[in-house]
Amino acid sequence: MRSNYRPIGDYIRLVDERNKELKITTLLGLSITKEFIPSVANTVGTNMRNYKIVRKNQFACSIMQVRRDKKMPVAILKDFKEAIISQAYPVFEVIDEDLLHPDYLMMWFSREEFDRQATFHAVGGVRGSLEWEDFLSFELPVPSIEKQREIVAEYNVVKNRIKLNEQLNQKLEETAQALYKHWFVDFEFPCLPSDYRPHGQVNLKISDNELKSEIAQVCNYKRTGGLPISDGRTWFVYLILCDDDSIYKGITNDLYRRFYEHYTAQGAKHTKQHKPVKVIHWEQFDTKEAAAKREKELKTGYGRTWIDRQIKKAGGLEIIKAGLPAPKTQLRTAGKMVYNEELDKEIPEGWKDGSFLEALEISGGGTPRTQNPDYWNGNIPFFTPKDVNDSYYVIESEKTLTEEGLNNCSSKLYSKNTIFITARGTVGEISIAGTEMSMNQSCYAFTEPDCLQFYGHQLAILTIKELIGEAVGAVFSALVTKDFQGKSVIIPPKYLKKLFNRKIEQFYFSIRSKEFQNIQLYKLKNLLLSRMANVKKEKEMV
DNA sequence: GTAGCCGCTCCCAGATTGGA
DNA sequence: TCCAATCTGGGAGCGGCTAC
Repeated sequence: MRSNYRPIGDYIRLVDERNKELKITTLLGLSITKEFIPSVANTVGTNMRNYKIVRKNQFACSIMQVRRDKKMPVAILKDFKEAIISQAYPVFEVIDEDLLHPDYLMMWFSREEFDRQATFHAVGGVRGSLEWEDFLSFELPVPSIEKQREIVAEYNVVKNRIKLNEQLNQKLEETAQALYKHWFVDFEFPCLPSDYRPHGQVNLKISDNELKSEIAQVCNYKRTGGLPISDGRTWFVYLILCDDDSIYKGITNDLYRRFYEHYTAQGAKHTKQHKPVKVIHWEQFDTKEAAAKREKELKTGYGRTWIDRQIKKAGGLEIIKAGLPAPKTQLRTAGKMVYNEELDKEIPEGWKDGSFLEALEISGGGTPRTQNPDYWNGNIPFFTPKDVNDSYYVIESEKTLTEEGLNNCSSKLYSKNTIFITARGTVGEISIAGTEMSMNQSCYAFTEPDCLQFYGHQLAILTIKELIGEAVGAVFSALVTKDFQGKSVIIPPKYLKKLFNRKIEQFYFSIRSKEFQNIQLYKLKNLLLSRMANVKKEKEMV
C-alpha cells in the first residue's frame, strides 16, 4: 500500500434514517452517471415510510448489479437539503470532514479506475453485486485537507466553466428561438414601405448588394403607421411612447429607419430596456442643428410640461394608445395581411404556405454491416440518436466510420450545419452537425434549399414542437417522411430568410465555439481525475 | 429487518423484412 | 433501390420475493 493510501472504510459510516413520519416528499433515484435523478419508480401503493432519508453532503450508492453495469452508481446530494430514496440503496456520510473532504471523495468515485475496481470485485448472481465490506476496503490517496480543498477547487473551476458555457449557450439558443417567433410567428419582421429608400447608414449589418436589392423589393405594402417618408434632407424630432409609458425623445433624418433601430434594440439604451410602442409625435426641421435645438428644449422641464399638456389635450395616454393604427408597433402592420385558406389564417402578402419538405430538403441515412471491421472506427463521425445532447450542436459521435464503411451504406457524408432529426427510438430530437458527419437510418438529415441552415434549424425546432403537440392522444413511435410531407409551414420570402439567417449566425458561431471549448474542458476534467492517483503526501513531495 | 437475487417495464437502437 | 415496419436484444431503474 502506498503510504498515503487509506481504506475508504476508515473515513465513512453508514446512515440509516427512515422517512417514518412521511415528512420528506422529494423522491430521488440514482443514476449510473453518478447523479441523483427524479425517481422513475411506480410508487403507487408503496409504503414511503421505509424509504431512506439522504441529507446534503451525504452519499447514496447501489452495490447491486455493479458487474452488469460496469459502473457503481454513487452520488453526493448537493441540490437538496434532504430527499428520500429507495431502501435498496446504502446511504453513507464522511465521519470527519476535516480529514476527508466529501467533494474530494466524490471526485474519487467519478474516476473510471474506481468503476473498474468495483466491477472487478463485484461477485454473486448473474448481475454481480459488490460486497459492502469490499467497497470499504477500497483505498484512496488522502493528502492533507488543505491539499484536498485545493484539488477540489481546481476541479470545480473546470466544472463551473463547463456549466457557465452551457448556460451561455442556453441563453443564445433561447434568444434565437424568440427572434424566430417574433419574425415568423408574430409577423413582427423588418418591413419597409414601397417608396422607402434608406438615408444614412442602416444598422442592419447588410453588406452585400444582393441583399440590399432584395430589401429594396421588400414591400409592395401600404404602411398604415403614417410616418413621413424622408427625403434625406429633412430632420425630425420625434417622441416614442415605450411600453412602460415612458417617452423617448430623439432626432433623425429617417423616422422609419430610426424607429426600426429602436424597436430592434439597436437604437438607444432606454429603448433597449423599454420596448418602443409607437412614434406619437414628430416635428420637421430643415437642418440637423435646428432639430437638435428642439430636442434639447423637449428634454428640459419646460419641454416635459409641454409634452404632458399635449398628451392631456389628446385625451390622455390611454386614448393615444387605443388610437394606434397598429396595436403594438408601426412596423408590425406595415405589410399587408392576406387570408390563406390552407392555413386558415392571415399571413403577410408575398409569403406562402407549403409542406415542410418544400421548406427543407430531406435525406435518409444508413448503417454499414456491423460485422465488417473494415467499415468501423475510422475518422468519419457516425451520428445516431444516442449522440443527441442538450445543446444545438453535435460535435463528436460515439461511433465512427471508415471511408470504406461510408461507401458501403446508404448514408452520405453530410456537411457542417446539416440538421439531423431523430425519427425512431428517440423521436423528434434535433441536432445540427458541428462538423462533417454520416448518419444512421434512425434519423433524417435536412438542408435548407438556399443553404440558410440556421433559419432551417429554427424552422425545424418549431415544426417538430407543433408535430408533437398535434399528436395529443397518440404517441409517435416513429417519424416517417409522410409526417413531414403532411406538415404545412409558412414560407417567407427569400430576402427575409436570408436576413434572419445572417442575424442569428453569430449566435450559432458562438454556440459551436463554446461546444468545442467544453470538449476540451471535459478532457481536462478527466485529466484532473486521473491525476488524483498521483497525489502524494506533502513529505513525499519534498 | 436485511441481504441477495430475479424479474418487470420502459426505453432505445441495430438488423432484417417486405412493399412500392 | 429506397423506405417503412417489424423483430430482436440490451440498458436502466427499480420492485418485490425468499432465505436467513
